[in-house]
Amino acid sequence: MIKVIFFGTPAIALKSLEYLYNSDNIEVCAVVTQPDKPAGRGHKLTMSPIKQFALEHNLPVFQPKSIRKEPEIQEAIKAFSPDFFVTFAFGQILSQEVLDIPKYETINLHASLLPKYRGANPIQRAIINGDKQTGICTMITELGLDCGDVCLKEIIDIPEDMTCVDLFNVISEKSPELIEKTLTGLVNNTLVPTPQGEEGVCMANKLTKEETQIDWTKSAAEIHNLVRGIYKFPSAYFVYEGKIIKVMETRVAEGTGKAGEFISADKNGIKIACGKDCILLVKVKPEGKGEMFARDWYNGLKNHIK
RNA sequence: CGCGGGUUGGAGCAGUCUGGUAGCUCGUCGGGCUCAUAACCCGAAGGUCGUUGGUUCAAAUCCAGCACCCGCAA
Repeated sequence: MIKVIFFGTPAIALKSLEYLYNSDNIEVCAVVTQPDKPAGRGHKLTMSPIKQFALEHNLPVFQPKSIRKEPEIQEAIKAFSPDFFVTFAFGQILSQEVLDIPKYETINLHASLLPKYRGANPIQRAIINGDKQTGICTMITELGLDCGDVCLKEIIDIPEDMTCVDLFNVISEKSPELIEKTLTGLVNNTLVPTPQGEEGVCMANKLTKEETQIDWTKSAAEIHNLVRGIYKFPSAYFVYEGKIIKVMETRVAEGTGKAGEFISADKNGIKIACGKDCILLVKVKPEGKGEMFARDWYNGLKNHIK
């Protein structure tokens, strides 16, 4: 029985926790997640999906504000004498004292083919950049951002119109087994982690507000990648008559015109000229409204000119 | 008690301030034009205006409560 303490916060890690919890040769002793935070409309105090699962299955939960600075919690999880820490989108940086706790290692799952896209937003960055492939890696956590030796990796193809939500789902599905294989491989000594090397190192920085606003002078392909790369959250947007219009679905289309210029509207959507080619807006979500077909939105506009 | 927008035929909206016959762009159905059409022309059907109560001769519209949806912020 491999004793594991699971560190994670958002929904993407949920399947992995569940899988480990149900696994016959792994025991999840405890869960560490971010503190409950006021979130959503009305600022209701909200617990992370990981905490919710832990509570439902009577797992001990720890919620340090910063685990590096809370020795009591470090002591508490040390008391479980864990073999491994498993981290997946935990959201806090660990310290050496923490990394020293488990008998073996701290394993992190990172959603990219390291050393590419170290950091905060590997999934969205891969799509925004128009990559045809990305993947997931398990790695030995060391001090420093996603720089430890890689244990196992799995390549994931990114089809033309895949959104970040689709990719989230694929990663969420594929991660559990990769984590389990990594743990058993390390215990049985059948797996030798390999250094990442210096080649191809790049960071996946957080998205800024400016990046999510559509720049019509970019090519239609770039805009399409942005839209599907940040689909649902936070979503690409433009401003029309003072209102934020989120763009939920697009297609690259033929045609030319001055960047940002309205070309046509038909039942397929609204066509707008970009720096290169045209973009067809298929679904949009105006401020204060629900998601709708671009055509419907167009129908409701007072003056049918953009 | 974080700030704000919304709920009107099948869809998207206007009308609400200044109470008095239900409007617009589409869709649907029927007819016409056409070699043909997703294009154009003519016509029709389809709405207890989110819900409950109040004010009034009269409420989509004014007042109060409730429900649901959404944007910002975190």
